Amino acid sequence: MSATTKADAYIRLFSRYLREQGLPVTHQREVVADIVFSSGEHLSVDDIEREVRAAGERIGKATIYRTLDLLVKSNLVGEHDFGEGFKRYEHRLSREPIHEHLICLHCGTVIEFQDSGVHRIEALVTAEHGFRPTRHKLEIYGLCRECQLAGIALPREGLTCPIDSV
Amino acid sequence: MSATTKADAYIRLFSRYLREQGLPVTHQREVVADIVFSSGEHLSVDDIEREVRAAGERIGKATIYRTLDLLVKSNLVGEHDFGEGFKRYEHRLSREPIHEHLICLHCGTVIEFQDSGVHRIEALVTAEHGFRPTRHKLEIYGLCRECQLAGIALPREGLTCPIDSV
DNA sequence: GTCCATGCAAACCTTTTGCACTATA
DNA sequence: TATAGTGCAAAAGGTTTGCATGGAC
Repeated sequence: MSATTKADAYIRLFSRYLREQGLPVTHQREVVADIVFSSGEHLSVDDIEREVRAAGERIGKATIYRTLDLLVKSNLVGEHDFGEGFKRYEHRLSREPIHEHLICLHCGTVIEFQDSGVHRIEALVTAEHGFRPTRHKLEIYGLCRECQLAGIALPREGLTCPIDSV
Repeated sequence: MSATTKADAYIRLFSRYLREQGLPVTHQREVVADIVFSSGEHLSVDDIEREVRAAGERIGKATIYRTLDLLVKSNLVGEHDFGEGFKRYEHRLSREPIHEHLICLHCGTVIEFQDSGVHRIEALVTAEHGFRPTRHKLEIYGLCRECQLAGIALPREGLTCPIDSV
């Protein structure tokens, strides 16, 4: 359980949220929050469980899930689904709170990037469809530089250009 | 089991794909393909199962899953996960094969829209990160016009503006 | 002291798999 | 006739829930 001053500040923020909601601040919640806030990665529940054990703590999986729910509700943590069959969590306390993801289909690396283009698109759909956006998800899947250099090629399957062949 | 000429053509396309792969064209595969190609919706496996029964057919759930795998592999059908805990499928045979989704957080309606902005973003990340995109997913969650007019408001939870409050 | 959280195990839900049987080519 | 598909049920895997116990306030 690392304890940078930054992570500490975020844990205090989470504690404040819990108190605001009238919920107890428990040791388990602090441990899970510390792990998530101290990491720059997109953590799976398994990752978190492993770090809990590495820190010499014993916290049930259900408690981890329940704490993650609270962290997500508090808006301090974001939940992601990169199509792996399980979810990943990352804290939102970087200087770039809103960012998009590049996901390498070969090695699974996740690269974060920022682009204001989505805001333009959001403004557009508001105008065109009367839709009021609250959040969005932009994920670009492909091959990262390293995998390209390693000569990896993604298999092409299926019919190509189905429309033309009708 | 509807049978517009359009859906028929698509089923033939799927049959061609199966033959190309040396796989048998079975009745079950044709029925599932017909349902997916005849629908303009984003169908869940449950939806498909229901339509199978409505058509007087009896097809096991496993076969539906296995056929959907083939449809996705053929590139004729797209798989989506809107965070509901299960997947949805839609055929890719509209005149706008690549499109993004607006998902209403209240009523669940899915609106499709097109925007070339993502291509600009993809070109950008290729230049900046050496990433080679193959596909992307842009989903914007919020309130559709109807729900706004109905006076629906999404609850604001969590700490607001966490960064400033550190 | 009250209320909520925790831990464990069981339940849940979607999706996948094993296997005996059937249908395609 | 050989090969692959189908249906059923069981398994798998991530996530949720019920309940008795323990901890926060």
